[in-house]
Amino acid sequence: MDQIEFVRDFNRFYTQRLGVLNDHYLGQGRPLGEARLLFEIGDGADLRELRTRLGLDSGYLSRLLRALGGEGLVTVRPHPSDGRVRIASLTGAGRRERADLESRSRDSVAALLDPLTDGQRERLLEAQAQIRRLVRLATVTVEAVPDDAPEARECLEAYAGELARRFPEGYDAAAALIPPGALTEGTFLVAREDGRPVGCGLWQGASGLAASESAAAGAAALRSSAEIRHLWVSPAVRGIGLGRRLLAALERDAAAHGVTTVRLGTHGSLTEAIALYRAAGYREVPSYDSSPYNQLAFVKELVL
Amino acid sequence: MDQIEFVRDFNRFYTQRLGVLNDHYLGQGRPLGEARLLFEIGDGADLRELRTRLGLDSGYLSRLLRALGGEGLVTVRPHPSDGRVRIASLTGAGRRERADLESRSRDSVAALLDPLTDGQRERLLEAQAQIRRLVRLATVTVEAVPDDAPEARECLEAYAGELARRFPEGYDAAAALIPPGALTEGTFLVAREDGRPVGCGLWQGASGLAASESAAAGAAALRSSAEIRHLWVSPAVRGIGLGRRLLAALERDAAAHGVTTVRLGTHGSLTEAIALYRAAGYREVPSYDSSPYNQLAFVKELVL
DNA sequence: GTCGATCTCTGACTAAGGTCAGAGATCGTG
DNA sequence: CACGATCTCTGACCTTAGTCAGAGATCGAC
Repeated sequence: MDQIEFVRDFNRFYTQRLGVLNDHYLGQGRPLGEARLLFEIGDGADLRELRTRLGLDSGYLSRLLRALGGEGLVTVRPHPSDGRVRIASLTGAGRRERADLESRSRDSVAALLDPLTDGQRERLLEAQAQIRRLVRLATVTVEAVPDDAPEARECLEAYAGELARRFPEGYDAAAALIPPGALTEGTFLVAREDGRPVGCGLWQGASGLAASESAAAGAAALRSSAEIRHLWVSPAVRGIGLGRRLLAALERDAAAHGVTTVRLGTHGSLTEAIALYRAAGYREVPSYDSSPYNQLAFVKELVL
Repeated sequence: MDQIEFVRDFNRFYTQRLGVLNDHYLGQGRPLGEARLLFEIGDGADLRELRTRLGLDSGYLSRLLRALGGEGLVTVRPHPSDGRVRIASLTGAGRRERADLESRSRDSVAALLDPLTDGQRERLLEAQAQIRRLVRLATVTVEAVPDDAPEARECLEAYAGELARRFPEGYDAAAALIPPGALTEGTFLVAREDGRPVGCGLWQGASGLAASESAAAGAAALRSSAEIRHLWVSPAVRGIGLGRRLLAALERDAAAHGVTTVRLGTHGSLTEAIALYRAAGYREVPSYDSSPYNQLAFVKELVL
């Protein structure tokens, strides 16, 4: 595939150019590990936290701190209430060194932007923003989990909290959210970025539909109809297209389980969600249940 | 400046994501130095060339080759005509190893692209192409050199060769090109990418103008009028906006030397150049000289 | 106060990546 | 063929970036 070669080539090009810039401006005698540490210490941080944030071995961190301490850039003092924990903080010289690194890094970028016109700079930033959105979207993982998994409940809690803030009438989570363990026929998907849950959604088969409908429908209809619920995307990753990806993943998963028609209800105030459903090929139908939160209803026929 | 912070943030983000991908897929027991060497050897390369291409110390290269040789991936044999030089080439196993690395690298990119829709992939590639163009443009250096400097003549030779191919009537370089050393009032600019000359252009003050004009004009007019000539951009970097940058640099330099009006002539077949001049604020005027190559003429008033 | 858990530090060790000073072979030129 | 230049190789050495196994101090719970 040609696209792959293009992306590889871009990666080589960009890292090489970046490397040249960094070597030129930044590589002024300070090893990378020490430089990262100077940034992360900030205005004081305990070693345990530094270790996890930078992913360092405790021995290695200890040695790095000793080296920086020997140069008079960092001091380490015990935690006031926990004698095991130690806290690192920058001295005046350390802050100056950090500011120096910072300004060298800024200079290298300023030198890059300098020859460009205002319009070219804007286009560069817009292209970078575009790549960021797409690469974030591409590296988010989507995975099925039990509906009572901790990540699932964490997402639903955030989802409910947000709806409670957005709906003028509030949101009654106890009544409207799917209870843990209730999803017997269907799939709960969780989206993760760097391991942290940042979105969710579920489809629920016939057994979870309103009693009147499941009674009216035959066995075939039971298998072929499902409802998508609780589609949520964390504000931290909104705007990168994750809602669309989750929705498509739910549809694929449902279709693989024999579902041919999905429906969903939503609130009139969730305009982005409504736009998403329309763009994804859903058509509006009369509302199918009496929940005050499902003011609008949409249906889509799945094609395998 | 906010833009600088944005770019720094993008660089951190992109290198981090890239690093994760590479570590995951590529870092399978082969150190980076050896992997790069396997790629660069290709179908045989002499050590001197490898050293300069990869920027390695001769001792280090020797050791790397010995390590790869010990694994049966590389053989080294003397150069047929120069006994000092040695040539490295891949064995069958070496070629397999390289293909393996190659395919792992492709896999990592394929995994990145996989979750995206066709439209998203296209937007990603377009944004990468945009960044490449702009970063190349920004990292090209533009610098004044004497008009008889080797790089200057190299550019003019390429320029003349190209015009000779493009003009139906051919191009008489001996008559039309500025002779070495003739540029006494003016500046010759050379654009370089990674040290290689990739573009040029010059402005030439009154003393170089046609005799009739310099005679007619007073001393003030002599200083305030100049001609831009021999603006050329190598095909290798065409389309990134270098012509515009060179033109702007020439105008800035001329203005700094007291020039208030620049004019230039061009050939009717150079449509991109004509478009560039119009976009840069030049207006067409009647042709000012009888050269068969200056069928069209443009003028621009410089504002300081 | 005892005991297991937690946190930091030290010493020993490793791999990767790289530098430097010659030694030895070969080449081109006078 | 002598001599300086060129090319490669070897040995010695270095920094960065880790990993691992305890030792020692401290904490919270019992």
